[in-house]
Amino acid sequence: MPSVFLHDWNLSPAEAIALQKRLAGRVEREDRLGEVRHIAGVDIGFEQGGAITRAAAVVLAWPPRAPGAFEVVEQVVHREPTRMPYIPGLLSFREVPAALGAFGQLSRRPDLVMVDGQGVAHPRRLGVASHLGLWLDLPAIGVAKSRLCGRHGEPGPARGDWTPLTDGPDDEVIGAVLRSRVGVKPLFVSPGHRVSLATALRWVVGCLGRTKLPEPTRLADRLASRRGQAANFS
DNA sequence: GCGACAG
DNA sequence: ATCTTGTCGC
Repeated sequence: MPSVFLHDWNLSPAEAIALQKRLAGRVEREDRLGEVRHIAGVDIGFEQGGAITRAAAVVLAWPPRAPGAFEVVEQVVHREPTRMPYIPGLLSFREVPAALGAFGQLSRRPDLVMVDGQGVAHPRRLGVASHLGLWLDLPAIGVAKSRLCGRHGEPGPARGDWTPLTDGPDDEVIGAVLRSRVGVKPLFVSPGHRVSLATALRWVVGCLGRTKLPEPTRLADRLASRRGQAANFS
């Protein structure tokens, strides 16, 4: 597993970075969503000490039956040999191939995708959520648990409070630091593809249940890391 | 040269 | 991300 090659392409890190710069120009940050009925959550986990990459995709129906109570329409898991080590800024080359494998197993094409990671809040404005959204040609939102780049203040204490995440000498707004739950470290939300920051925030807040992570990402995260599976024989 | 660094 | 027990809190 040479670290100098990425994804299915034979790319060196320098070439991968050049590719990110080119693809970033195709990322749309203006809203272009149709009617949303199915929202997919995507996340990646690992098995066997990292040798196997495990991608999970969960599809939830919108709107929820009650605030925070979503119906799981479909959920799939795709496993494959891990092809890349983790390199900050190049996460998509490690996770997108597996994520695409999971999407290939879905019987439906979701209307919106939430990814565990950054969207345009990335050094070259092409985080894993943007890369996947671009590849699938679907509206996508990045929901990360920590910061990759950018500056920000402390968001207010109430659920839904947020403060902009900025970067560069011109203080470009690349995302938002969102308080998804009282008393818990905030989330880093950013547009992945075909959505504005305001819309991204709207959907993330709308998908919040009782936990820090929005339901799509929380359920995918749980499935990817194999939690919530041993609880079948009560 | 010295930090920072999604998952 | 993952390795891991108990423990604090609602």
